[in-house]
Amino acid sequence: MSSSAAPPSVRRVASERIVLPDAMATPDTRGRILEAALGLFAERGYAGTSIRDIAGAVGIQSATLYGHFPSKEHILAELAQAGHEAHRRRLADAMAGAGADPVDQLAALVRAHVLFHTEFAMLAIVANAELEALSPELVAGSIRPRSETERLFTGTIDRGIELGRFSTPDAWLAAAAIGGMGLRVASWFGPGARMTADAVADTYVEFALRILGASR
Amino acid sequence: MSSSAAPPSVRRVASERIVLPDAMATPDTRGRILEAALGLFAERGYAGTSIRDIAGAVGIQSATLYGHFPSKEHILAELAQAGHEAHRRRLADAMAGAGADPVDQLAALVRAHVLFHTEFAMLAIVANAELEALSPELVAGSIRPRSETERLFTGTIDRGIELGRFSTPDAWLAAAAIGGMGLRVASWFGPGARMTADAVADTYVEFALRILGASR
Amino acid sequence: MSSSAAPPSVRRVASERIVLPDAMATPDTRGRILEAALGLFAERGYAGTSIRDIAGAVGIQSATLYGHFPSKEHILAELAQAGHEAHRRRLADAMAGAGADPVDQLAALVRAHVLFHTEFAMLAIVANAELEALSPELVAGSIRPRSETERLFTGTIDRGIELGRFSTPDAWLAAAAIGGMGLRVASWFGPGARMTADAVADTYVEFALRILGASR
Amino acid sequence: MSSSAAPPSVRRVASERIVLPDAMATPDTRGRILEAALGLFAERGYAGTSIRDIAGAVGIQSATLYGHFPSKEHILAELAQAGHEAHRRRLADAMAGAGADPVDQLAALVRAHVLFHTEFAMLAIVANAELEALSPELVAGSIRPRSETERLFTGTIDRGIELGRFSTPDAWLAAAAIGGMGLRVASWFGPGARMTADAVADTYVEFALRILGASR
DNA sequence: AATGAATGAGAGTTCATTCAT
DNA sequence: CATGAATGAACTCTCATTCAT
Repeated sequence: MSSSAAPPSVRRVASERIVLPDAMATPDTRGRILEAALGLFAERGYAGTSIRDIAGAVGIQSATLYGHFPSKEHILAELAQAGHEAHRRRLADAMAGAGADPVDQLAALVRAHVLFHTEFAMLAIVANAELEALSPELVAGSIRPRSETERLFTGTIDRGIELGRFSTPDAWLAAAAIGGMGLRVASWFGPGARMTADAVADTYVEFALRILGASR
Repeated sequence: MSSSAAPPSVRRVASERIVLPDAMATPDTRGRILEAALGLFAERGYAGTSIRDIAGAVGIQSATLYGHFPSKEHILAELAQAGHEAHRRRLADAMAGAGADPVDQLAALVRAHVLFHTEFAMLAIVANAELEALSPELVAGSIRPRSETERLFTGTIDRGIELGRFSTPDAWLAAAAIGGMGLRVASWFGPGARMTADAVADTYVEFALRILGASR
Repeated sequence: MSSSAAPPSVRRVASERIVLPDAMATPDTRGRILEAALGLFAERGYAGTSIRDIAGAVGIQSATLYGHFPSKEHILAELAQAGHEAHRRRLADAMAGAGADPVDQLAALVRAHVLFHTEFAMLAIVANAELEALSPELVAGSIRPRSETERLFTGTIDRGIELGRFSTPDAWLAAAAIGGMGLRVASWFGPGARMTADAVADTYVEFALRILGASR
Repeated sequence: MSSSAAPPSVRRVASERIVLPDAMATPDTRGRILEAALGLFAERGYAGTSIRDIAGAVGIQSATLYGHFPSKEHILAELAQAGHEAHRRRLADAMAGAGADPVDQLAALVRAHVLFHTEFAMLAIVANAELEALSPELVAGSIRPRSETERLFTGTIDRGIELGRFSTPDAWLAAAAIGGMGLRVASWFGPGARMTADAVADTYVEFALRILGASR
């Protein structure tokens, strides 16, 4: 079903760099399994990747995988949770360093959001597109940080509106739009992009502030 | 690999309506296969759906499928092409009825773009998320209309900039952002949404015009 | 784990004839699967027999098995149920043709019991030794006829005692002893036996009546 | 294949006590391996038990097993041989203390036979039901004591017939029946039994003497 | 147009066993 | 003595697909 070697003519992710959060990026077998799985899941999807594909990419037997993870699903769960957790932490750190002005905060959030999706493009794709393959128990670890991340966005926008710094037809829709446009960056940003990640982030911050009618 | 009956805790698409373009939505077996496949591909992904799953949803034997389609891949190819083609046509029709002003044109495009993603949510998800599973020959039919759709957006934006109606840091990025936020609507818009598709479309038009700094 | 070709030095069953109840002994693929499975389960046990062993003995691919049975366990369940059901029917028929005297009835039961274990030695071994491998749902079909068979024995013995025809220290133990000695016949009766099945049956009837202290 | 945790609805052995012959029941790792293996083999069978199941029950790694036994098969071989050897010794000791009368000797043999199957139920099940899993070299250690045990029974019966103390249609069949009914005790005797092991033994002695038409 | 039976390949997972530490 | 990591083979079962009917 999977495993076909022919290069797909349409890619799910333009980036070619497999980037794991620091804590996971260990040089031991476990880390190499996560790395290989991330690259394959991002390229072919979870269901389209076999346990033997992963093992082959690592250079081990498929049975060896089971000494490190109890199932294929657990590998995905760990990647997805790490992705959502790293995303959450990035945004939380950005907020923490942004002062009290909702405009500054929102700008910092969008910047962090976009940069995360350029830097961890594969992780973002996998964490978002493959969650439905996880059982309720295993998906919980991803849902938690994801919900908190959403609250960071909506909370900041709500506060900005209360303080009269934002003016937008619908706060929730604005959050959805800003989130959605940033998420999409993970699909197309890659080595062929004509601009740096920083430039993309700066521009998306401008877009977001315009969507929110920010008064500066 | 697929076939699990337990309700997934995270859905790929909030909509529960399986909607095919009119031309495909025939009551014969062929149409019912496409309908069933669309629902399953949207829910579990192409690789996560078996030919038996589709046949089971239609109420036929899997062998019967091969009297209507030469392969599983051809079913996806037909759905993807129809999705991209219907999308292109919607945008082209919107343009055609929008007069000569790039602001009006862009508004019409965004409106049509968003409405398409609310109305054909499953088709949009499948056509966008599963393209990489298609071989180069079969993906071509989807690439063509998709490219034309992109040109509608970028062409209109470029013209608006030339005419001084738009003011935006980066035309391509603006198109990517507007496209991305609209695409994402297909994931969350559904029966639980607190607003009508029209209201979403109106608001996203406003967002898009803000992103473009449209002078009205 | 299984599949080793070396002939075991100790056999679970001396008989070399694979005998299915008439209703199952069809010449189609389904019947041939049951026949092959019976022979292998009797020889190597259920857990010691692989699905490929069975398929190989039939001369088909292992995948083909799944067109006829939903799982390996279902094959065992069908064999076990058929074994217990055939056993029950043999004893019930014997009772029906035995008149009203508990002595005659018990003699008929033991005769049928022993003859069943000589004729269907493999089925008896499998139905008795491998029941614990079946899940609660699948084992139910075997438990039912087995319980009824037990009642035939204990009921007849109890009635014989009431009527003063039997005299035995413990009715339940007598039933267990008579059942156990007959069951064991399936293990050793085979082509090398120095006596006919009929002769064994006659002798075991005599043993049983002695155990019961039958007054003749 | 094994390892399922759901309680089986049909048990191979009613007893819940794992009892090893004194010489094997050491508190060191080797003894604990034998103990765990006995319990698992009795419950799920040899082929249905994995080396990891045994290690898990002991609380060690499966690799550690290989410091004590050269293979899984050797564990079974040791248990089986110990079972047959203990059985043989019990019967031999019984004979030694029984005087010269074949009736007394046979009674002592049956008593010992039954008591062994109540006391060492698991060992008896394993030693009898799993012999066919052993290679010719490893099975030899079990065959030897088993043959001698058989000779104790048949020799005593033959002598009793010669001396006119027994009167039975077929000596060999009588031995098979007596052996078979005792063997079966290991399957059903357990904590739920409504009688003591002694009572069972006494009754089975009576049954055996009746089968043999013993003149007392 | 539809089917039931069959297939070869491959899915995820477990097997008994080895070995360096 | 015990382990954690690794292995190659085998496990049950599902895959997309074919074909005669």
